[in-house]
Amino acid sequence: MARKQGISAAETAEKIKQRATHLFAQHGYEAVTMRQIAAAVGVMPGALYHHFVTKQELLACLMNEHMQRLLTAWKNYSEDIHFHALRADVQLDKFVVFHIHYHITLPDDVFLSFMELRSLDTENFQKIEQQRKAYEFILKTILTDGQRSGDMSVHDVHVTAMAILGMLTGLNGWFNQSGRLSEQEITGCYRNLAAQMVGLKTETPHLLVQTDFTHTEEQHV
Amino acid sequence: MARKQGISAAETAEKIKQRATHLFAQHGYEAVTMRQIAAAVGVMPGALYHHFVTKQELLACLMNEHMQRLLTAWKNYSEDIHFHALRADVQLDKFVVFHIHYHITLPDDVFLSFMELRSLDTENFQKIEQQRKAYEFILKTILTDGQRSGDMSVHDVHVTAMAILGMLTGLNGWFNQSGRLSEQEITGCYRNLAAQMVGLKTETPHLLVQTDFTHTEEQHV
DNA sequence: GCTTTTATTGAACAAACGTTCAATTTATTA
DNA sequence: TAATAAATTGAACGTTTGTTCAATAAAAGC
Repeated sequence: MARKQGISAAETAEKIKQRATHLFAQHGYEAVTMRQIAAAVGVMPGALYHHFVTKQELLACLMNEHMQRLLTAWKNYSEDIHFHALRADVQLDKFVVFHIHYHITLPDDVFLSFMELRSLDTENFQKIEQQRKAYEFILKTILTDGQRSGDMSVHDVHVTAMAILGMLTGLNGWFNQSGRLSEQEITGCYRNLAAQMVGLKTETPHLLVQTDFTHTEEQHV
Repeated sequence: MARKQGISAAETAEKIKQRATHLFAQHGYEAVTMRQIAAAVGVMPGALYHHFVTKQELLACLMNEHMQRLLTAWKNYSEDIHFHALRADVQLDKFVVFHIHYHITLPDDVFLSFMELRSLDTENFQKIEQQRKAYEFILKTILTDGQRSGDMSVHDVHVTAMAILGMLTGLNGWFNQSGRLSEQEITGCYRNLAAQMVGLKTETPHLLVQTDFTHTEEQHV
């Protein structure tokens, strides 16, 4: 037995990335062996090295591609909604909706990129860290604008940005697709929370407001 | 060479816990070897097994003791301040101050217990998870009380609790003792943010207000 | 002071690790 | 159709892993 029928290198590489992402997210980078990944893909361990030079390079690839996708997704979304023409308070709301939806859609990728930064060697870490900072910068810019225009009450941009991102990213730790609350309901809660954190009034809860990104329905407590 | 001079088992065990906590927090449970821990303690690898049956039991011990300490610290603190006699909005404020101070004081323990839940086997996981739930329950009770009394505006107790805890716990990811902001300043920011999240007015910022809480002793202003 | 207990060493164990590579089969090119 | 390139196997490599244990030295008990 050697080369398999009807399967290209691109297909196998993609499958490796999928399964490795899931396994790394579930058990951690160090706890997962190349043999486990190979078994999940359905190949012998040696075959993995035709697609990735080392285990470390595989991890770096996964995290890099995730950050690229995230930043590209934001670029496309923000262009679609004419982000830069919006008021800061609306910008924040859009950012929250985007963030939650993206993170709920790709939980494994998000969890991996959040948890395994320390498993990267120096060179790879710096690259990912740079991309992470770029994402943080989006939120910080929104908060700075809101602060300057007086629309928001932001005492410290950095702390507030970290607080909001912490709140949002923590969602991945407990959200369950089959849980009590739907993505829409939770998104509604978080939109209100984020707005209140920067001193915006939310007398009409955002729970009932529609957006381009999700479609929410009226919900009673 | 065999037994060392002037060193008791309790001392060595304590040193093992200290160094293991730091190493596990820094590199992750799976990435740290028993030989690394032994080297950090200053003993041969075999000596570790006189104090802990397995590597897994060592991890479980660290996480269990941390949760015990956390819950005990809260018990003592809440009794000292007559927590149950306070209004819900003040209770929340006290909880935030306690949480941040405790988590900044013991960053390695906190980080470990947050990150390595997945490295525990089923039995150990359930025990730690139970303790974690007990801690969450403190915050949820505060929010439920505030909701009932009408002092707070809480749409969903569970989501709000998770959001606040996510915000607070995320702090450990970026806080730096030698950074731009002091613990006091950051605590002030987070107290305001938490209050605003539940619809409390913070016209007089908590930023410069001192509290009577410290981990080991009590101060009265 | 003699005996027992306690804590540690140092060497060893089998198992599992990431990784390599010649052989082999399929796909592509000429 | 023949020659070349690409993808995978299966076995093996040297390390490193968590863990064990008889030997041994210090401490504690009598």
